[in-house]
Amino acid sequence: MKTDLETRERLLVNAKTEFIEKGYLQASLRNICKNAQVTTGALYFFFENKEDLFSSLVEVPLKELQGIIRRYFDRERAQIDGYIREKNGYAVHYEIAKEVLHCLYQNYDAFFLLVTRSQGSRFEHFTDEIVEMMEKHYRTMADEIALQRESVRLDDYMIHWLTHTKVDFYIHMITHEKSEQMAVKHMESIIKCMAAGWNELLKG
Amino acid sequence: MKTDLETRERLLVNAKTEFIEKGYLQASLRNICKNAQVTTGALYFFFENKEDLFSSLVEVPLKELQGIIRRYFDRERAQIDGYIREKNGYAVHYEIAKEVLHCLYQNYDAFFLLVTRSQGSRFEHFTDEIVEMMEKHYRTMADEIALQRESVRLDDYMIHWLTHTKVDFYIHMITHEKSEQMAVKHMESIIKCMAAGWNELLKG
Amino acid sequence: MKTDLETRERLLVNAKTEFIEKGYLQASLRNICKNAQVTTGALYFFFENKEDLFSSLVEVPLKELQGIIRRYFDRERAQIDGYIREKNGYAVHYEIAKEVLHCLYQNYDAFFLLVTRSQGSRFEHFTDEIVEMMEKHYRTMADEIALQRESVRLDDYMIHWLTHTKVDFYIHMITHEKSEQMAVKHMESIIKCMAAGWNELLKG
Amino acid sequence: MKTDLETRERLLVNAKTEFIEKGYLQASLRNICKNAQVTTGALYFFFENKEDLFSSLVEVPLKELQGIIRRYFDRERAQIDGYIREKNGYAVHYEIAKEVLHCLYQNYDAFFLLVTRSQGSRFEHFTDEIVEMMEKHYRTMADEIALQRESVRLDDYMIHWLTHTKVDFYIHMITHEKSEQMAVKHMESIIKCMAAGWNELLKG
DNA sequence: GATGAATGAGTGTTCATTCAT
DNA sequence: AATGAATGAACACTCATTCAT
Repeated sequence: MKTDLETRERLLVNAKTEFIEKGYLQASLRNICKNAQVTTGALYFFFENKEDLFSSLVEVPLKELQGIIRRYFDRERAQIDGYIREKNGYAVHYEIAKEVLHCLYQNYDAFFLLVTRSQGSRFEHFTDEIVEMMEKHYRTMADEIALQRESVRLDDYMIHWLTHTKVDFYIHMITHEKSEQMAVKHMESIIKCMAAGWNELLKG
Repeated sequence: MKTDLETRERLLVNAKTEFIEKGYLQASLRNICKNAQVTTGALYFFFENKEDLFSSLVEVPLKELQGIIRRYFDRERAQIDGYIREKNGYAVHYEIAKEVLHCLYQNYDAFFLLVTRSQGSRFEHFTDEIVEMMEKHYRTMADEIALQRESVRLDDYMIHWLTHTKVDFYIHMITHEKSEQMAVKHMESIIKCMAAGWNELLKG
Repeated sequence: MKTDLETRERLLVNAKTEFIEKGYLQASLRNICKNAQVTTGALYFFFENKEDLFSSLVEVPLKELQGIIRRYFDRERAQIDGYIREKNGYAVHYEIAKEVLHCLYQNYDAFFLLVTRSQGSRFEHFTDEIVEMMEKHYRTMADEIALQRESVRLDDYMIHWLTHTKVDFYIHMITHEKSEQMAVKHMESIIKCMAAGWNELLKG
Repeated sequence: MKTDLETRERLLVNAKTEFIEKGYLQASLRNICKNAQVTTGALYFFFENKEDLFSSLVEVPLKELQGIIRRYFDRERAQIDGYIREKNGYAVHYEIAKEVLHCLYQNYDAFFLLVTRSQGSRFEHFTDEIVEMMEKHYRTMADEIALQRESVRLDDYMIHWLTHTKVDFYIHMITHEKSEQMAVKHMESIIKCMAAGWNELLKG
């Protein structure tokens, strides 16, 4: 049934299956090649090594996700005054979360690999990197808000934890919820829930 | 400097180091033995196999943690009426969280291994098991509360997610905060934050 | 002197030697590879595992032998009436025995391995299988003869033993007689001898 | 249940089980000791090594068997004239065969080990040794008979084969017939059968 | 584009045996 | 009479990777 796919594609398909089943470290290139019905040599024509093969499955979606986040953050910081004034709603949060979720579910397998099967590869700490990037943004934002509202400065650690929780939500979706639609629904509850938390904290 | 330790102890010490450095799968028994200055045969005198060696590092603390949680949960369910009435505070949550944190920090390495280095061993899904166990308890509790307060029934998924978030907090501590004292401090903020979330949800 | 042989062939040659010297279980793949001047990995390129390597030495001859026997038996049962009438001679027995011996001596080493060195492999009980197959045939034949001659029914056990003795003859040749010519000569005496035995038994 | 047995005895019992299950080479001393509930050191107090342990299970019965055969053979050669004259029967053959069978079945496990599980030990070729010893005797006897009857000299090979067949009968009993009584019954048929064979050959 | 062959280091595990105590 | 500890060599097997063709 895979006869029409080109070799590279066949390798990627089988690699994905193998990585999902066994994880990066336990995956066997031998096995991938056998299932793709090519020799190991062929694999090395298309990919530099095991890591490169894995990257080919996850790198583009990852870049895309990072792009989405970065664009939103840039915009948020640019329009920070408006952002603060607009007290009324979660609309802006919904919007970004929906787009992030969409990106995640459009590349479900890739993010599943990144989140649960990348141990041993250079993507091992990818969530940490995402968290770090988000954290910086939220630090800036929180400081700006505190400045304008003359409220208490949020603890570094709490910024970190709230960020982490946000990321954990996405991870949780990727690992527990197959349907994007359901994920969006959950997201709405959770944003409410988390917003309540933020506000509680901002009260000091 | 390790010359005074008995062989079994030396093996455990070096195993811990190796597992922490490389994870369960990548850890090399040969390496452990070399560092412990014994032959591989010696290792197999004290331990049945790789998994048994890993277990010897984590099983006791894990059992202890499960015991603590179970005892608290049993008590909570037994005194559920008092628990609900007592609206005023987080005291009861602090208490258990402090004991859990204490257990975690008393066995820091073991839980670090469990959380971050157990992939490939039979402890691979240990957090899932903990979450599952807690989830059941919270489901029961939430139902009872809803019954008495005549409030809305909490969504299964939200129960799951809130549980997950709680567990993620502990994981977060084990992976990011070396000091138990600091962890306790963070915990207090976070419980406040999470309680606000719960209440937001219970409002419906 | 082996430099011209291809690797696979060299491995088979050295495997044969090793298996003959030490038997299946004691044979060392390491040793085979060392003698064949390749690494162990090379062996696993050509053969799946130890058992596959052993099989590659014996399976084809074994199949051939089973084919020969089966063909003769089928023919014998097809022409059973003529077979019984023709009281006068051993000719038909000679014929098959000669072909079997020829097959055995054409693949001397393979059958030597099967008979004396297969303990621990899946060929361990190969003689039993051959005996079983022959036994069924002889049971059928003896019943038919008894029917036509109105003679006594041969004891199951005696059928089994006579079959066993026949097989033991071939085993005996493989383990004690290097020359096919001599084996054929012995065979003639032995068939006479065994025929006398059968007849004695059929007398009751 | 084995608590009353002394250690040495317990080791032997468990060694027998292990050797029967796995054969000499595959048997694990570790395993034997574990089942006997002693440490490996204990085994080496009672037995020199693996081979000595195996010997302790089979040597005495083997010596006994050899003694029986030797005594009969000595007697037969001493009374050779009477033996030849007495044409009428199998009585003398029955007598020895029965005693041999009795010895075999009195030490069933030991002979089972010798026949089917001794590969790799110094008893590996024990049947060959028995055959060789018997062969010499039959050579002498056949020559004497030929001399007195002025009949043809039996082929060396046929002597060998007939001996082999005789031994194979005993092996066959040990491997296929649990009951001594049945074995004796089979033996009677087979002696008749084999005698017919001998006579056919002596006719030339 | 891809094959077939091969490397060399590595894996966890098992073994019979030894010996001080 | 027996233990507990340890050795050291061996085992079958797997791995990612290389490269001439």
